[in-house]
Amino acid sequence: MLNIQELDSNRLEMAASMLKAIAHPVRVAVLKHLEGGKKLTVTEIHDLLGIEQSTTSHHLGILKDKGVLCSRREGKNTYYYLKHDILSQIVDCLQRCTCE
Amino acid sequence: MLNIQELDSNRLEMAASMLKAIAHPVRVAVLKHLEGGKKLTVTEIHDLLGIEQSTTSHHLGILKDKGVLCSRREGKNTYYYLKHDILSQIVDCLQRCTCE
DNA sequence: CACAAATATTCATATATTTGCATCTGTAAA
DNA sequence: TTTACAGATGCAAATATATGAATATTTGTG
Repeated sequence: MLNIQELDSNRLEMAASMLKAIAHPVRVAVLKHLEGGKKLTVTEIHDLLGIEQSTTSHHLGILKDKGVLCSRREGKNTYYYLKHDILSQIVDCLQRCTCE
Repeated sequence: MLNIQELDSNRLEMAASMLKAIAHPVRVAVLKHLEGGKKLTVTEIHDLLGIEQSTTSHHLGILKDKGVLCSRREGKNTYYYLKHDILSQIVDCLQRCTCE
């Protein structure tokens, strides 16, 4: 049985966990590339960012697992895209704050 | 739209580093308590969140170091407050996204 | 089926983070 | 100046995260 404090703490955990998923330079870059509803495959991201295929897949898995991205397989490719387009505002907001 | 500057690796590092500072349940909770320009002392936060004094101080130090909070000493107390009030929108945005 | 392409997973290593005790510094009051 | 309060810091153990090589899985093609 959950009380109010436990619910609050669950929501804090959820928010922090989503933020932690985004809080990595590679994953911020992924988000920026997916702004505006764009869908990209693992290979496209791996080429765009110049990182290993398996590293790319790990990062995308983290973002998907924490509810930041969704994926859809189409043939041999898996397209990744933002689950909530609003999330890209977070990055923009941060970049405004780090611009001074 | 994407441009090269927005994807610059220094900017990515900065944005990720600020996000990483926030991406912890305790620190999300701190941000929520400081919404709207409120200023709280280390002891007040330590009491509000029910965590150790030194742990509280460590977390506040991380937030200050990464440019999320500012602090001002007044006598024996040190007041912490948001550097950019807009940052509390990040937490609200996330909580909207984790509400489904 | 055999093969290649795209992606995911396993595993090991390196690195970073979290926590709190003990302690140190700074400040105010007696 | 002695004492107590408020906060910061050094340290160490536990835990978590990042990376990439090797390998496995899934899917399309011939």
